[in-house]
Amino acid sequence: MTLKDLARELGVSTATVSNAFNRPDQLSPALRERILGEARRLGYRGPDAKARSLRTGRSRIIAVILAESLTYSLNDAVASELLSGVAEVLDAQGHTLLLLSARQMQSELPGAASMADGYIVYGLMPSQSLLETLPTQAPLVAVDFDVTGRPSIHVDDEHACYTIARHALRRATRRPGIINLRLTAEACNGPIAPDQRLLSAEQTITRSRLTGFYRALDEAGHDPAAVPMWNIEENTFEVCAPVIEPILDLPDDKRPDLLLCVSDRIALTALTLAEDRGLRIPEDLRLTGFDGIAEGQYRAPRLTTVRQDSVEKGRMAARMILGLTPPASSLLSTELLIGDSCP
Amino acid sequence: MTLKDLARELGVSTATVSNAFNRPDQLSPALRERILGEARRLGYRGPDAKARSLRTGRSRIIAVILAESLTYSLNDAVASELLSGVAEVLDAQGHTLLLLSARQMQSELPGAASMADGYIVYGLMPSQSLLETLPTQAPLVAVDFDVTGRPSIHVDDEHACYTIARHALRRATRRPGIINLRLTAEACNGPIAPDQRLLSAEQTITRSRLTGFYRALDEAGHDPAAVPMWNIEENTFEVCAPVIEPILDLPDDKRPDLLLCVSDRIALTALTLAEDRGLRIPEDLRLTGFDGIAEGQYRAPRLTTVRQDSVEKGRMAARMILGLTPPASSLLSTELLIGDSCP
DNA sequence: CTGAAAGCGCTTACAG
DNA sequence: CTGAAAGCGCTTACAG
Repeated sequence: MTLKDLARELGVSTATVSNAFNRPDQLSPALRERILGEARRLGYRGPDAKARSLRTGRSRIIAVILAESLTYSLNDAVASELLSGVAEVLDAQGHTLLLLSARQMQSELPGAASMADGYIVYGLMPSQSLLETLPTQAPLVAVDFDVTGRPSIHVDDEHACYTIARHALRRATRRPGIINLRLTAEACNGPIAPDQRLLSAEQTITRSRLTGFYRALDEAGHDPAAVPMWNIEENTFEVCAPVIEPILDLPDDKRPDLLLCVSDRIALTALTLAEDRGLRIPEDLRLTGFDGIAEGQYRAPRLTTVRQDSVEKGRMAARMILGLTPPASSLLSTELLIGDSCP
Repeated sequence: MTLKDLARELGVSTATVSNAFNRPDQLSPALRERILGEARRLGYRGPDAKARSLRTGRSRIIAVILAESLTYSLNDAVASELLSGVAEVLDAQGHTLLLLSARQMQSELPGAASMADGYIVYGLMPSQSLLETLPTQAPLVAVDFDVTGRPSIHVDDEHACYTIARHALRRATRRPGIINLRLTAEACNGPIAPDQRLLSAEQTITRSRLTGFYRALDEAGHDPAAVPMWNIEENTFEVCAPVIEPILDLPDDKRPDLLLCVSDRIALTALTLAEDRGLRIPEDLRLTGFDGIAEGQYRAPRLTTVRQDSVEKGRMAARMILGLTPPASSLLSTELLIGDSCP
């Protein structure tokens, strides 16, 4: 049953039926009621979305492209919050959310991806070729990295990390250490060698976080270049644990007494592993995170961290993509949460 | 730039260009190469997905309809795992995932939802009217509830809960209690009164879980009808906590010494709150969960629970929707994980 | 307020 | 192996 069938059935033109569904002001309320009533009676569920999208050029679909695999992103609290924010705005505007992973679109867009009316790209900077496969006219917003000529949404990573490190360094600290995430140009899950090449601040947010840590360390009289650093490839317990275990297993006089972690996931993994080993938190080891996820706050000891509002990031991106807000890069502020892991 | 433009440019018919992209066997490799090369050169990115979907009737989009809000589902470990499994299969088949919430489609399908080639409906049974708005010819798979005439995917909830309760009741238990989820017909966040109406096993999986608990309780010499029960409306810390706090705050001789919880989230909330109160686990209170989420296993004390493979549930649903597997209801088995919360 | 007609960009039998 | 043509189901200026 198509719109045309319905029009024939009712003895009106297809334009009138279309207007009944899309432009109530274009026909009399009485006629509109008759058309809608008859449609219901005959089981016509309204204009076909595929045909409508071809005709109007708009699909009412917004795609979110996640840098990581969907499996990772869906299980990551921060990415999930971002998606919540996006979904909230899209729902309210009658749009729907298509989920894509940059991992699966190395060469070409899968099936329906090119149908989207706009793209929100989240996480690490994807390859240039991926960005080129996207329709050029479609709006695009980058979240947590930059694409030249396109608006991007960030939190104040550097300032946040400066603030939390300064807080941590108020207490006497002998051996600070930094655990990074996706910071090195080449894959590296373990200690970062001094000569290792790092991604730029445009490519990864953790570079700015490191800059913030360095500024606070420098001010506190530590030589940043002498502070040991580790890198983690994926923000999960399984990938974090093998990097963190050897750190915690160092002898008492070598083990860091402060670990500045660029994510809550890293800090929580360190916390769990430290507890397993009977280390006292914060006496033997102080830990800071980043993100402010629930899991770090609804536990004892509570995590000292920086809260970023990922839901709001998602909302902003969605509003921009839908044109509710003019496209413009913006920087959200964060909030220091002082918990028990680093009082 | 359209397929037609490209055909004109090359001096071939549109059919040939279409075949170059879709049916390599229908033209000579040389011509195909020329067409694809020229397309790249001229910036033609391949056939338009909207037009193709209208023409072929298939969009290569599969919709997952989540009973709960997207915000909740995206932050729930179990739902996220299911989505991972779905996404994994869809990706491999060149399909994409559209995310919908039953909450937002009470009356009508939003924008592009009707475009999907198939529907995976997850969680609580949605209203009949919602199911009626879906295209009748499109395949549909229900996960964790039943829709008459459609295949459904379940885990062996009853057997799993019988098993874990039997394990727990091996130790002397004076005052068992059960904390349920979305079990009552009317909203209820607190104690369940004896006369309260419960949802049926077709509507909510927790009814089958309760049946399993009851069987083990009965076998262990407890009168199930005398076991106190609570219901929780949403599987989050914030909603669980106000129900659990009063339970833990009961005097020592009234407080349950075993809490059978129908989800890990509930059990973990109880665990955290019990730790806050200085209760010893498992000496003062034993706790069991359901799901086997990472958060319950990567902590001390480790949660005693039943692991269900939600990723596999998602994969099965996706395979069925894509026709890789014949549509048939199935029941996945679970695994008892004995942790420290109820040794 | 209503209707006839063009056309969105493709794919696919079908004829050659 | 290639091409001319129909048509997927709509929406939208435009004419009346």
